[in-house]
Amino acid sequence: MPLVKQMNVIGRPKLRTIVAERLKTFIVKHNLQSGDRLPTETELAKKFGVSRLSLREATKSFEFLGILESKPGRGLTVGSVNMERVTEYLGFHPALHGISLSELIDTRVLIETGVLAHVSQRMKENDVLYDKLSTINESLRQTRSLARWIELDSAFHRELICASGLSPLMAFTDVLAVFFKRFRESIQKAEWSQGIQSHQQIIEFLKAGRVVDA
Amino acid sequence: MPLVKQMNVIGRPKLRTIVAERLKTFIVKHNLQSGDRLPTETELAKKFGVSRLSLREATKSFEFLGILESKPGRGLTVGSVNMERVTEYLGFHPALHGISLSELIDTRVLIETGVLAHVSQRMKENDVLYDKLSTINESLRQTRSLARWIELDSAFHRELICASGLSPLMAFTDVLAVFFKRFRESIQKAEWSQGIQSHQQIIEFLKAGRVVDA
DNA sequence: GTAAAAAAGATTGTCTGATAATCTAATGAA
DNA sequence: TTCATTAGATTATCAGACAATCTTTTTTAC
Repeated sequence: MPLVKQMNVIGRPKLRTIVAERLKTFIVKHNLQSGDRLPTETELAKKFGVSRLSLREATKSFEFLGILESKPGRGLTVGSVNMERVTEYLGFHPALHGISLSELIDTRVLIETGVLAHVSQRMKENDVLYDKLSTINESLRQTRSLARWIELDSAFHRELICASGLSPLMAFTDVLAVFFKRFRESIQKAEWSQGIQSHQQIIEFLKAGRVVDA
Repeated sequence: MPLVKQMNVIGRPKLRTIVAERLKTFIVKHNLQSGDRLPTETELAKKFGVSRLSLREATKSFEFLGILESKPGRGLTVGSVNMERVTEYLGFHPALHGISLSELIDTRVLIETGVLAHVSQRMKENDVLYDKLSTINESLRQTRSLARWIELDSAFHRELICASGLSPLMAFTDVLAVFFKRFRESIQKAEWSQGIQSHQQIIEFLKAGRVVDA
């Protein structure tokens, strides 16, 4: 009869949590970059004082996010985060299902409107930006497949953000793109031409430097 | 001498990847909501035809994102995604380290500028928003600790975005906040009062409905 | 009879050890 | 040298076991 059974009111942190934290500081301390190699699982487990299994629970979580990569025979390497991958799994979560289409559109408009000033600025110094956007829009005009259209439209918006040079927004756009996927199928064909026209208009305004109009 | 050793040119997908995919569809198919319970690890493993270990590699990854929760004696339940948690681990990644402070600031200004119109709109219908922001800014004025200041400043920006009603931006702001943390320590005290003043100015303009000035 | 305490059962947490699959590097042959 | 082969290292996956923890049931005390 265990009178005073060992209890844990606070809730002892799981080993994998501790390991994840230590892994994080390890990468930061050693200033590891994408492609750099880490010690083997066995070595890391020994270093952290846990079993190989517990270590793996942490590394596998990191791998899921793209922070790490692992291959048999090679070992662990630092990866590069794949936002699309992450959001694919975050996006399906019930808690994030409630976002309305209008909210998404408002958000995108907000961002792209703000971005235009930056893009215009950079276009003055670099004609390639204009060509890139035009090329994509031309492809959009010619395509007949809905799937292809969606793909190209995403590329257009992505390129627009990219042209602004604000890299944090890039990651965010990828997230938005995932949410938009859920709604894209319901878009009417009628909106196609309209979309293309407004794209072209934006481009021309940008070239002319008339930010406000765009 | 293995003449024709079994090989895998394409690269067989890892079991955990397959399991993750099947877990995802399982949750969607059954329309599970936050708090709902899943079968036990053993049952799921059997269902998917893998060992308990392989199943755990998938569930632990989900748990890391907050999609699932697990407790001994209770089992697996659907959780609620914690964006802050995710970004804490995404944010430290080397690939995202190279972002400059000016880029971050530009991004934040861009977003908050765009947000103001929405906030102004909603303020007309709801006075509470004004009070909330004012309260935070008042606390900011009185605080002397740098750590506390950073915390409150984050709260202010967060509340501002929240007031816009655009939930996708909320998640993004959390990401930005993580990046800003790296720079906050270097902020001079001189900028304190300036920050508070501009905050107050923004609030007043919003109350007056003069979006352009803000 | 009710409420608290204790026990029993179920479930995840963690460890150990072993084998298969895969990649890298050393070795040897043409 | 250059290519094929072999050997070594490392992750991938499995099985079984026990501990820790939570839930439910049973027992006990009043």
